[in-house]
Amino acid sequence: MHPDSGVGLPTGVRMTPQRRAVVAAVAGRRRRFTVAELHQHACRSYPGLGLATTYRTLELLRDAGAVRALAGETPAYIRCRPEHHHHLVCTSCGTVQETDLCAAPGADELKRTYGFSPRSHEFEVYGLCRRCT
Amino acid sequence: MHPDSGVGLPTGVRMTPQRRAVVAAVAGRRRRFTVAELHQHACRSYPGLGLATTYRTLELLRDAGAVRALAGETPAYIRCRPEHHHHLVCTSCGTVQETDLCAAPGADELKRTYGFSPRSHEFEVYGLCRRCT
DNA sequence: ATAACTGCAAACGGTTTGCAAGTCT
DNA sequence: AGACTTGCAAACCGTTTGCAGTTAT
Repeated sequence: MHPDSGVGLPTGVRMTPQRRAVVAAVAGRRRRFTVAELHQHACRSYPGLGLATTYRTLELLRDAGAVRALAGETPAYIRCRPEHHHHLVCTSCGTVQETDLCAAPGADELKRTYGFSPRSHEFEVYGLCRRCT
Repeated sequence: MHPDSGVGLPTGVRMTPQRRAVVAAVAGRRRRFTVAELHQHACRSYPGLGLATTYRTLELLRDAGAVRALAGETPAYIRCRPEHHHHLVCTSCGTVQETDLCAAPGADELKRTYGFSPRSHEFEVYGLCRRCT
């Protein structure tokens, strides 16, 4: 069996050294990062990596739920797990913590009060992490 | 007393026909709108209005809390009241409703569980409004 | 063999900015 | 006079795309 098969790559999608470099760079980031930053990091393990390739790989990761765009701010990403969750973003050091806490108004309540049928929501908390407090 | 004084304009900021046109256009929008759309509408009451002026006026309105950028999607705005609130965005017709219902986990809980001190948060619900359901 | 991927450079779309002219106070 | 505002066009920035050449399967 081929080493890269079965790791969840959609069929037709190939693993290349460039993508490995981007994926590794994402895995190493603990904080919010811009595409330019990610590209720089990935270039260390794969010099000459194209910016467009970084964008294209990031798109794959986004589709896979391994990375998420941060709402409301200058374009930035964070790596994360694919399940439903939200983020605690430190405005001082950029650290992002995931949390399951979510008191989203219930579908029934929204329906009753506003006639609104919720499908999804975006939620991010900004503040100071433990170390920056 | 001058008619435009006391309406909340920061000192040094002047009310002009161009700004009036933009403000009126904003007031007329019940849905999410792009800057280009707003500009088109404002141009009806003030032909020749510059796009840059629309952007500059929108910035004032944003600072005043009369308008808010919508998170997570293609750049769009909604007019709204300045107090703390969130939005129910219909993905079908673009209608936006404001709601006081808030999903924010309590500051004490975040502090206790994550050592995180929340300062602000972004929250938007996407789904279908009454008429589109 | 062939479908997928890459780097490059050009194109893009939204937004901002510098500037000279105009306007309000 | 002096501060503020405007329209225009150019500049900007992050992102996407077309393409000819390369590579994984």
